[in-house]
Amino acid sequence: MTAVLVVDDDAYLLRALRITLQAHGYDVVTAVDGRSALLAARQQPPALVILDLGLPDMDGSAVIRKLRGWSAVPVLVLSARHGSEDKVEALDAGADDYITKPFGLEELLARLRALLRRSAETEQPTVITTDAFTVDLGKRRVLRDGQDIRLTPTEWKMLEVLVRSPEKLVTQQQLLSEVWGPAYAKETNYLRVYMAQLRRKLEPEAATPRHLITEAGTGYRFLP
Amino acid sequence: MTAVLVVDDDAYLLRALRITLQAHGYDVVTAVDGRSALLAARQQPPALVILDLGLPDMDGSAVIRKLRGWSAVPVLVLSARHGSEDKVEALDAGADDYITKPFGLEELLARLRALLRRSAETEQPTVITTDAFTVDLGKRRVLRDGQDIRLTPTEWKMLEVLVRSPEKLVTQQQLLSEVWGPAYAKETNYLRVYMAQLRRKLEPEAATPRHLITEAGTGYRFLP
DNA sequence: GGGGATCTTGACGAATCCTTGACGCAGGGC
DNA sequence: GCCCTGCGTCAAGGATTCGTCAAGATCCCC
Repeated sequence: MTAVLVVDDDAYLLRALRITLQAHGYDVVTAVDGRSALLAARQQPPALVILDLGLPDMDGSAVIRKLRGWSAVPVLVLSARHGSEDKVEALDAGADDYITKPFGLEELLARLRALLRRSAETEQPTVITTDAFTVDLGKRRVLRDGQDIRLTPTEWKMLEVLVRSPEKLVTQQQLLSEVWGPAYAKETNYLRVYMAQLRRKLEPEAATPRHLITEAGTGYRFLP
Repeated sequence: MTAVLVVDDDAYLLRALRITLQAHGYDVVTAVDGRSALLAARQQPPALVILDLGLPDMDGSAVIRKLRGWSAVPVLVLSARHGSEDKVEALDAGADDYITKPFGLEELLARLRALLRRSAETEQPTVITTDAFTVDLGKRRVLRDGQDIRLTPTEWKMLEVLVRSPEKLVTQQQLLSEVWGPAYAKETNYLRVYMAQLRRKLEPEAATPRHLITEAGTGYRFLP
């Protein structure tokens, strides 16, 4: 899911943006000042940043310049000022777009789509490798002996959940609710069927799995 | 030198923009209506397009959509209207930024710099070759056995999206929203129709595609 | 206004995927 | 030793999704 970092010291606006963005399918992380914004951007790199220039602790353009020191994430600036000097400064500091308050949410969403459309081409892949197969989360692809393995949507989702937290035990309920939805928390036989398919496709010896381990009674675990 | 295509029917504004832009080191090409703008963009591909929405001969969003049929050049829209519907429509048609008249020249220049900065990062190898055909993204051409293959704008756009990220699975929603716009995210039958056409034109055996692969239930994938 | 290219729309078998039930096996408690 | 529970396996059916075709609508250039 697309993660958006919203930085604003106005709690009301922050809340409105969170609700609107989430309703349109974005993951929302919020920050109320420049320092926590930079920290959040580093810890959970978002796909886009919405930044209010009027922050309590530091100048908005300074935030952009710091961010640009190590990230190329698109930045959409909000500001109450109409002055052109502010716009010029923010844009030249590295912002990608600039909206003046008050603004329409539809316009914000449209500008956000335009920015994401542009940056969609420049994202880097996450690759997990084992001695038997390779999972490319960015390309949604699995390789085994150089051949690409064809997975059904359900097989892929299940593998993705496991692979995203290596060595960690994923309970049956977590798997079921992430792949099939919270309503399917008792259909553990689905897990057995699809785990068998994954093993047949990925494990060298499906009978003695070394990467897709079952923890009897609780869930499954992925070992690289 | 960086070439900018300025499209506006206001002779005075056109003149002012030409002088300002040239003073800042840009090459300026002008057009006064949609038709000549599209023609000029084709004959002398600019690095950026500044487009006034209020053109005498056609709707501004229609110009953008046509342009997007074969070009990814950044588009900066000028408009006298403040309504958010116009902005949303233009941005979703493929525009990258939107300024409302009257605007400050400094702001225009700053936004222009921001757009050019972005597009400079996105430059990538523009010729992709497979053992069956060759795609030249820069020249918007497809060759097969030395022959020029004729693609419709929609076919081209779809092929371009797939080819720009080789081996990557492109979701049906991604394809639909990039080719037809975010509002068409459910018209998956369009994909089937156009994918069939692309395969007929590009694949040696359209019945057993080797480069344009379908991932049932999720999307499509291009393999070189 | 006319003709050609392009885009939409609907319908149909074919291919793929998901669900479901049955069966065997292993381990643990009694 | 016996029963019970949880897991792996298999295959069939039913439900989706896909490829294909063709006809109508629309756009565009002359």
